[in-house]
Order: sequence, then C-alpha cells, then structure tokens
Amino acid sequence: MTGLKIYNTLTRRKEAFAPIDPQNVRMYVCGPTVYDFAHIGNARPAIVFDVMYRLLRHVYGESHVTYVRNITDVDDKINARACRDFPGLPLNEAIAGVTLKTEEQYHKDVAALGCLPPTHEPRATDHIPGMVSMIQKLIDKSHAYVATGPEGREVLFDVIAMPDYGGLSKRRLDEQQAGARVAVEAHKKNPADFVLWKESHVGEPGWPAHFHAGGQHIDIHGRPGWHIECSVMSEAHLGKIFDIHGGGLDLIFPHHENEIAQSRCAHGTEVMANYWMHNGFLQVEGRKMSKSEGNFVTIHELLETEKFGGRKWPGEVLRLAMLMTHYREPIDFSVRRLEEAEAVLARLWRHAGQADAGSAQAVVAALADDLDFNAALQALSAMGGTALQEALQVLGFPPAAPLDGIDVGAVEKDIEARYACFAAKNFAEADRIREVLLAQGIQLMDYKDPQTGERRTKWEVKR
RNA sequence: GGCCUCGUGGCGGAGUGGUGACGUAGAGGACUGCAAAUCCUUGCACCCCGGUUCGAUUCCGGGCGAGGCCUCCA
Repeated sequence: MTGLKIYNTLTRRKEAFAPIDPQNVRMYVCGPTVYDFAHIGNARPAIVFDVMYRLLRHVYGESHVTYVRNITDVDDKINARACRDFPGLPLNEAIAGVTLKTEEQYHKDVAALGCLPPTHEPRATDHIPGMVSMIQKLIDKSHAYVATGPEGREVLFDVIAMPDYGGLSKRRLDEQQAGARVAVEAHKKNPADFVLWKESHVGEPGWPAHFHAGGQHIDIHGRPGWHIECSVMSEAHLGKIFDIHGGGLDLIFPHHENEIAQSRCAHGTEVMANYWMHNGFLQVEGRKMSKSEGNFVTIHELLETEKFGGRKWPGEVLRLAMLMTHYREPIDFSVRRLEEAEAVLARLWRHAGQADAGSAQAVVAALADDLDFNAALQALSAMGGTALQEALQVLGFPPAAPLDGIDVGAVEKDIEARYACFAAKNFAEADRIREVLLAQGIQLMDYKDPQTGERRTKWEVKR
C-alpha cells in the first residue's frame, strides 16, 4: 500500500516493492575498502542508499528497517598500504593502523554528507569463521574445490556447478570466455572460477582455516577472497534472503554475481536478495576520474580544502549535487553543478523559513517512484515552511542553513548599528558593515516593514 | 572482440506522433539610497543520415559520439 517502486537489475524492470517482512525491511549495501580516503565516486552510493534508507524508514517506520553496510578491511591493497606506511610494525598492527584511520575518516566524510549511520557496519575481519564455514558448506555441496595455483593452495568456486550462474549481469559463461582477458590459470576447472580462500605467505595477513574435502583434511593458513565476505555478513545480519542489495554499477560483475552464486549455492535458495539496485558512475569535468588525469578528488578534499573550484564545499551542497541527477544515470561532477546545487539549496532554506505551503507527502511520492529525485526537487520548489522543513529532513538535508561558526549576537549588533546609520543617512557605513558580514558568509537583506514602513533587515547564511 | 547503458538549450533535467515543462545560469525591467531577496519579461536545444507517416525530438534502420563491464574498482 506504499506504492514504492524500484528498478531491479535482476529483471531490468521497475517493479512494485514488496518486503519479505514489513516489520523488518532489510537492505545491504557494499561499503568501502578501507585503504585510502574515499573519493567523490564513493560518495554517490553512500548518499543514494542513504536516501533509500530514509525513505524506507519513513514508509515502514524507523524501527522496521535494517540497513547493513560493510567495511572491507582485508584486501591486498590494504596490505600494500600498511607495508608502505608502517614499515617497522608487525603486519597486523600496520594493517590496523591503515584500516582504523581510514574507517574513521570515512565515517566523518559520510556524516558530513548527511548520511545516517547504517544499522550494522560489520567488518570483514570479524567474520572470518563465518566465511570458513560457508566455504566448507560450498565444498560439501560440490560447489567449490581445492586446487593449487601459482601462489599456493586455493579454494575455488566452481561456476559450472551452478547452471544459472551469470543471471544478474546477463553474462553467459561461453561469451565471457571469448573475451580473451581471462587469465589462463591451469588449476581452475573453468576460467571464471573465483577464489573463496587463498593461502597466505610471509608478509600477508592470514587466518588458520580447516577444510575437509574429498575425505581429506586440509589446513590452509590464508585469507578470504573478495566476494565471500558480503555473502557471509549479509547472512549474519539479514538472513539467507533479504529485500534490497545495493552498490555501484561496476559491482554487478563480478562482485554481485559471485555473491549471489555463493549465497544461493550455500543456502540452496532461489535468490539472495529480491531487489538489486545499482547507482551510475561519476565523471569529473567530463573525464573519467583518475589519479593520472589529476582530477581525482576525495570527499575530504572537497569538504576541507580548496582543491576543487578554488574553495571548500559544504557537505549538504555535495549531497544535493549528487541527487540532482537520477541515481541510475551517469553524473558529470563539476564546479558548475556544485554552484547550482548551492543556489537551489539556499533558495529552499529561504522558503523553509517562510509561510507553509504544500505537503512533504509530494516529495515522498516522488521518491517512491524509484527515487525520482528530480520530481522530488520539483515538489520541493512548490513548498514552504514546516512542510518544506519536513521534506528536507526526509531527504537528509538540514531544515535550515546551519549556523555553525556564526556569532548570531554579533550579527544582530551589526544590524542594530546599521539602523543607526540609516537614521543618520550614513549609507556608506551601512554598506561597509553589510560587506564585512558578506565576507563572513552572512547575507543581509533590507526591506520595509509593511505595517510601519520602517526599514528592517533580515539575514541568511551564504557561503 | 563480446555484453550493456546513454546522447534534449551554457549547465541540470522532464516530456510528447503535431515546434519542446521546470530549475539554474544569462539578458532586460519593476522594487531598492545601493545591494540581496522577490516579481515580471526574454534569448538559447531535441547527435547525424535514411525510412514509416499528412506530420518525428518522440517509432524503425544505419551511422557517429560518450560511458560502463568483461582484470582491482562506487
């Protein structure tokens, strides 16, 4: 009865959303690999699925939605970073040094973007035993096998044993092999077989794992493959089948495809999640974002440095800039876009301080149509007062311009001083005061009181 | 090479078989001591070539262009 519709990557169609349990709507989103500062591309899924989370909470009730976003803290890039940044430390401490610091920064970044913390934020390294036991289950069901590759022993997922492997990405195994980029690895039964667990050597993090396969007991001190963690952590918090699984479009293959393969084969289920949502990619000033292009921008840099467009940008502006384009469409991230977002946000906040108009329900209805943010924005512009404030909060924006760092008393004193200037017709001084405040981000607006005809001044924050 | 998206004004972004919302930016005006805000007015677009049609931006075909995946990736 909610009318919520979601574009489902599984079916490539927009579908009516029906939760498995309306008392507990469950969503899993692939979170960051914590080896470096998150870039603005990473900000998009965080924001998009935050809006989804807020919408679900609005529709089903705050206590009836479970949102899980993982932290990937085991990864070869993390190792490399740990060895580089903490060469003297034991590996595990060095890794912790990288992951904890990066994780903390990530939390700060997304909080500044107005994203609520997820219900659960599991770390891969806290779920190693679950991974080992899921892998064992896959071995038991003949969906996985042990083999020895160039870098040691591995447990591999056997894609041929899963007849409908490739359903999410609409990719067929035979087509994929024609791609020629799949490395020839003799120990794999099929080139598309992927690693579930791999042996670790000196200088690599590892955990003891015991498997039994083909009547033999096998100990492999090793680490998990990339995909298994999400299968395990989603099950731990959301169960074998849940409602929504989200992430960036680039994760469709191989990551999500392989998650599905693992989870479904381990649990013997028909689906892993009922709805798969994927956000589009981000370009910067018309180019693919990359370090070599020199247009690689982290969230932190955008918020705290003057690297992009010669100034800092508030988190809310970034949030709106991301949401101005539908979540499935590509975005060209630019200074111009940020400027527009800032102008729109300033207008909305201004209207939020004025007379009531419209209803927040219009915004909810727009979002319910596969997060049609443009329609939501349209609805917002017809609103004012408390209705607008409420709608802004549903979208994760502050209901009014934040006053942090502003001395309201001092501003009011300056306004009083200007009244004295007006009385004395000293406009030069009045303008000077106005300009000083403007330089601090305070925009004064003079008007005449409609009753008395007296000159009055209001002000707003303008960055 | 295979698979998959997308191409509307400076920018963002709707929509439709019969000349195309809205927002933002620009221009002009009203208001203002001047600004800002607000209001009014206004210029500017449907990638190209065929086809179907009385008529296509919208349907079909081809081309061009951009992007993603096939390898780590939001």
